[in-house]
This record gives sequence, C-alpha cells and structure tokens, in this order.
Amino acid sequence: MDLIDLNAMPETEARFPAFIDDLCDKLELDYASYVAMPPLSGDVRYYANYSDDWADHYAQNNLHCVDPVIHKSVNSIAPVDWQRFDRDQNFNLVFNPGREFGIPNVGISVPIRGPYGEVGLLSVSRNCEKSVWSKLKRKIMGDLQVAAVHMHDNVMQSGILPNVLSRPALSSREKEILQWAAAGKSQQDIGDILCISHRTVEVHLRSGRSKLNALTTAQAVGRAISHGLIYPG
Amino acid sequence: MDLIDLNAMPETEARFPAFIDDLCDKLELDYASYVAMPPLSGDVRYYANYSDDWADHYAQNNLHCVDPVIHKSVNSIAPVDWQRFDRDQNFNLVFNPGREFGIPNVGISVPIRGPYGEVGLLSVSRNCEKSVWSKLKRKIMGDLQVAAVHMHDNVMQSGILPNVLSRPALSSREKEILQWAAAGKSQQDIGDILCISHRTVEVHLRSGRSKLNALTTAQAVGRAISHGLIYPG
DNA sequence: ATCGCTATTAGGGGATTCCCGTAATTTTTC
DNA sequence: GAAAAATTACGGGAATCCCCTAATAGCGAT
Repeated sequence: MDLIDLNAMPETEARFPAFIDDLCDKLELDYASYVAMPPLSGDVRYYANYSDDWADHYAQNNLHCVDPVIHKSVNSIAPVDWQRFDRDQNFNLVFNPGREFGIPNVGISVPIRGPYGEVGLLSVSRNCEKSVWSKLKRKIMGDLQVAAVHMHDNVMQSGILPNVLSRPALSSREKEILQWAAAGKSQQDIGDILCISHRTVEVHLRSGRSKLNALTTAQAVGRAISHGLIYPG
Repeated sequence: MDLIDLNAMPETEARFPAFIDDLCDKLELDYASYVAMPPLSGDVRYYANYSDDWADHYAQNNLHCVDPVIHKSVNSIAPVDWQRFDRDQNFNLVFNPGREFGIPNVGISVPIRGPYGEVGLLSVSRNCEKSVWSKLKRKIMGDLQVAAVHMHDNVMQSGILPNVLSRPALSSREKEILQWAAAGKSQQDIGDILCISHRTVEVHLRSGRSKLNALTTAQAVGRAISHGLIYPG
C-alpha cells in the first residue's frame, strides 16, 4: 500500500485534507479525521472529510466534550475500535443523531503521541456490516498505524500547533537550576551544589519563570517538564 | 500477517521474549529488541534475542548512553531507520564492534509513547544488503508499527514498569489544590478561590508533598504532572 | 456499634525561602 | 564595537514552609 508521502508535497496546510481523502480512497473507507491535541489542552488542529453539516453539528454542540471515543483514545496506547462503545450511553448520544448525517457507527481511532505530550488521533469509519468491518480492519490496521504516524509527524513538523513548538529557550544554567528545583532542592541547596550564592540561584529561577511566563517556581517547573525542557526529579 | 496475540497468552513475562522471537520469524528478521522507558528515567525493561555476548558488551560499556539510535528515537514520532546514522560517529562507535558479535548495521527503531510519557522502543535488524533491506522495510512497516503498539500496550498493562503504575493516590482536594499551584497560584490565592483558609491550603499541599515523596511544592507539582495526576497550568 | 484511619477544616510561631529591585562582570551576538 | 544576554551577587519585605495542636466528618473493620 502506497499512501501519499506528505514530505514530498508543498508545505501548505492543504496537503493534510488531501492526505485524508487519499487515505479513504486507498483503504476503502468512507470517512477519516485527524485531530492534533497539544498537552496544554489549548487549541486543537482538525482535518476531516465529514460533511460540513455533521462537522458544524459536532462543533456547535461541543460533542468533543462528550464523545467517549476521544476520551478513551487519548488514554490508550492501542487503537480503539468503536465497537467497544456499542452500549455506551454517551457514544449513542453523539452518534445516533449522526446517522441522519450519514455518519457510520463503526470505525476505529488510532492515537499517536509525540515527545512533547501532544496526541494525534486518526479516526476512520465506513458504512458497512460489522462482519465486513472486522475483515477490513484486520487488513488495513498496519497501513492505518503508518498513516497515523506519518500524518502526526508531518503536522508536528509543520509547526501548526503553536503551544508545542513555541518552546521557550532557557539558558543552560536556567535549565540546570530548574532541574535541581524539580528534584526538590531549595535555593540554598542548589547554591551549595553549584558553588554559587543562593541569591544567584534565585536570579536564574526568576529569569526562568519569566521566560516560561510562570508566576511561581512550581508553575515554572510544571511548564518546563511539560515542554520537555527538564525531567521530573 | 498474524503475529502472536499477547492478550491470548498466559500473563507471564516469558510471553514477551516469545513475541520477539515470533516477530523475527514472521517478518524475516535476524534480531529484535524492545525497551520500555518510564518518564522518570528510572529502571527500564528490556527484551531481545541478541546473543548474550552482545547484550553483555552493550550493558557493561553503558552503550545506551552513547547509542544515537536511542537518543533519536525517544525524540521522534516516526520510526528511525539506522541508515540515517551512516556517518554518525557515535553510531559507528557502538555498532562497528557489534559486527564481531554478528550484529547487523541496518535496522529500524519504532518508538511508541503512552499516556504517561513512557516510551517503548521496538528495534529490529537484519544482516542483508541495503537494497534488500529497503524493500523489506517497506513491506513490513505496517506490521512493525502494529507489533510495537501491541508489545507496548501489553507491557504497560502487565504493570511491570513500577514507576508508571505506582501512581500515588492523592485525594481530590489535594489534586485540586496542586492543580491550582501548578497554575501559578499562591496559597493565599488558592484559599480565596476555594473559600478556605490559606492554612488549610498549606495542609493539603503538605500532605500532597508527603504522598508524592516530594521535598518542595515545586517538586510535587512536577511529579504530579509526570504521573498524570494534574495538568500543566 | 465502637474503634481507628483518613479527609477536611483551621490557627500560632519561628525558621526558611521566595521574590523583587538593583547592579557588576563576562560572554555572546549582531 | 555596541547591544543583548548570561552569570554573578546583595538587601529587604512578603510568602511559604514546617513544626505543633485540634475539631468535625466519613468510612471500613473488629
């Protein structure tokens, strides 16, 4: 199976919907969607070939807050088959009205995580019998995984998700001191460890906070960790 | 391609090496290894079918600290083909001696991330011409992705990685207050927000620190985030 | 049903730490 | 060569930490 190579396409955002369309063609699917979610739960990026009607209905009713497919997938390692939600109240709440829009209730969602804690979710679906779906799923699972990784990799590299890419540049000393702070050391401790005044330690913490737009050191440590600048200690 | 279903096997650790062996058989590979790395950079879990000689040599020389395949993969979304390291000094430092052990220098590493920041790395390799390798790679990429996800999912569910699973149980109030602390609020702020005394806030922070084995609130926030108990604010 | 454990609430007080303003020297960058 | 950033450091006031005690409520166990 040869899917579109996003790296070989002009670096416009239009290549992502094109990839979605191509995916549906090649894998005998009706609909596909991709969502990129930064760890700070800020703005998401969304591509799909659902009808505008369904997309509007989904967005206007904030169905993403209810949709159990989302909740399950962002906490899962393996792909999540929608059949798991057969008797799920929230699933039916979201997808029963979807039938009027021609939305299938069989499908699968493939979560992909990146090194910054962001999650990409590639969901595909098709109007067919469940037995047909089971066979199709087995056949295309490998390609789906590859497609999800490829899509997420390229969306991340495109820098479209601002929260993830705008990683504040901390100086090495700032990172070093923030790392010790994350390890539970006091300013005095850190000063002793690095053989500098605890006053100096505080200055680095201050500039670190400032660069991370953090009000307290605790917030700065949390943000630095979530940005991958330091490790939990 | 039908790989072993780890869910259908007895829940012993022996099924993981068996999966590695089966993977090599079915995908025409010589060697495969899987490493699970918790976010707290603590103890890793490792399965492989390399010769004991090579494994000992790798471990005794702490080659994982030098191995560029590891470094690149844990920061990558997409699989990392070892061909990328053709002229990499560290790669040759690690793998040139590997030839004496029969270790191939063509291979690929597939990183998989879970919701707790842990990384699983499935690496496979084979002794063959680069042209043969390129063809094989294209053929098995989908299965490799599926295998990596399957392996990582099952290792995580087995609870073998203690750091990830031993998630301290914070009370709802403790999590709530720690969440506000991660959002940069002071104790007084939090007291005002929750309409309780700032003294009470401090008690919850103290018990939270205690449960997380943290010396400072900053460390507690970092640990709580890395454990997925709260979100970065 | 009483005992014990935990959660949640709250205060006093001393020691420590944090945070802000200021500022010098060195290094890096343009 | 000048501008910007990094690294070093002090003083003072505010905030937090950490020890103590203590009451009320809930929940599982003996």
